[in-house]
Amino acid sequence: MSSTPHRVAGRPAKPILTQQRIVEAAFSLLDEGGAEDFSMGKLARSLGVRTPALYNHVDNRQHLINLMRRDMIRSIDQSLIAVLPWPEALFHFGQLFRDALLRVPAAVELIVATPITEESESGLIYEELGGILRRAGVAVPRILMIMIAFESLVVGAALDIVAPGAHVAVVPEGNSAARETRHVEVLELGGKFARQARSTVSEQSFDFGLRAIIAAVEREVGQRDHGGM
Amino acid sequence: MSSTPHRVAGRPAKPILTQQRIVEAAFSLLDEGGAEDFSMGKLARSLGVRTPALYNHVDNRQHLINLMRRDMIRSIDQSLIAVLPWPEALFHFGQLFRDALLRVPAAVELIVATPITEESESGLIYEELGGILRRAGVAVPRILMIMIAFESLVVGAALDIVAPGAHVAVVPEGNSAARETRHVEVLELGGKFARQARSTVSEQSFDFGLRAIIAAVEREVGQRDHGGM
DNA sequence: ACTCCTAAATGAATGGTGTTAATTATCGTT
DNA sequence: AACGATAATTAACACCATTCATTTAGGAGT
Repeated sequence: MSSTPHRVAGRPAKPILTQQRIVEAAFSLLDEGGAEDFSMGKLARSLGVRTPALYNHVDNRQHLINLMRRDMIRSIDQSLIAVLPWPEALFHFGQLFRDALLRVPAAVELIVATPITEESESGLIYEELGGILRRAGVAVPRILMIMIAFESLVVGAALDIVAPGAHVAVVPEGNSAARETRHVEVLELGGKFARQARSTVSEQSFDFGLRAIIAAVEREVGQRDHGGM
Repeated sequence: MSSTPHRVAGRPAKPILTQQRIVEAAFSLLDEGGAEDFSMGKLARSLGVRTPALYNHVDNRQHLINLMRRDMIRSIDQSLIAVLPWPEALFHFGQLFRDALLRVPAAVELIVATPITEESESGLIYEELGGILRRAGVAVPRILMIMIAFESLVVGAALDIVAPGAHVAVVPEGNSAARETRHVEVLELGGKFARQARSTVSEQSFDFGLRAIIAAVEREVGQRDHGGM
């Protein structure tokens, strides 16, 4: 896109770049070429511009990735959360969070591997989560801990879906011939189910984990409610 | 370490490098300088050797990182897993896994960001784990799903370890409009708590998630046992 | 003991990366 | 109209992973 007709040096008559345009182009580039092919140079090219031009609108690569993270987080629709009962709200929020991450799968790899900075506004997630847990009646000192457990699961699950088994350790997936032979026994266990619909398994396992955490929270507040106070 | 006394070209009299030596030096380098400072060049220097020498023992950077991953996974002691009752085994295993990750935090960052290859041997662990779940009486099609949920949590927790700044920097001064929503109070509390004992929170949240999943599995097999297979 | 293949180091070179500096042209303001 | 800030360019830098050609040593076979 965006031809490169040997534009002359100097400020252009009509503005070419915007921070937002850059962020959007970054998402597109990731979507097309995957995380492997992502670079400032390629990004600039896709915008019909030379690389250093980007640095007028973005501090550096890390900053850019955090801006992508911010966009992702902002894209989470929070309207339903306040009106749902807290267990459903928690489940719903988990789903939305994961879906937001999965909207641009290749971006997840980058985002996850890049240190978080202020402008990512990732605090929004904790505000929302914290609100739900507080509403559930979770003791204040426990809230942060549960939020992190929750987020760990969501992010981990997203990574698992994006690049199944491709990280810390492997759960057999079975589309690679080599892996198939090596993990026969385990695959045997999962059987045709695994081979047939790996992504479905990923989703189900995410739901499983989500419900497990919600149940644990329910037990916790239940105990506390019955116990004292 | 390992002086660089202008060694002359050609095969050395006594062997200098080994794949294992390289892997160990890689861990050290990561431990000292963090993932940011890790490069083949620095690694070579730390071994008193020129960069291309590494490539006689290691295919490339990705291969090396996968060797580190293998070492990390191998360091998990599985001897207790077979003898413990399955819920304890599961919890124990989760702990060991997390500890292995914590032993080399900087390496986790690399490992998570690098696609897996054959030599990681990470499947071995999950064969063990699958066996445990089957012995626990988990329905076969559910085993893979539970293992994936388990891994999601582990991966997510690993990422939490890697990027701990994420949660601390939640509520600075309310200069951003987006931040002044209605849940500030909770975060205020969480923020203080986080700053005070961050690593403890990470560990506790991991345990919480682990127990939540184990409890869910227990409920599942319990139901099945009562309900009648 | 000589020959020859292979293994393991070096040095030089390549193509890529993120980033900075200097230059130029245009916008918006005084 | 002058001028500083803005936003593009080109040029350059340091680094990085990797490859190639060269050099030296070990080991196997005669």
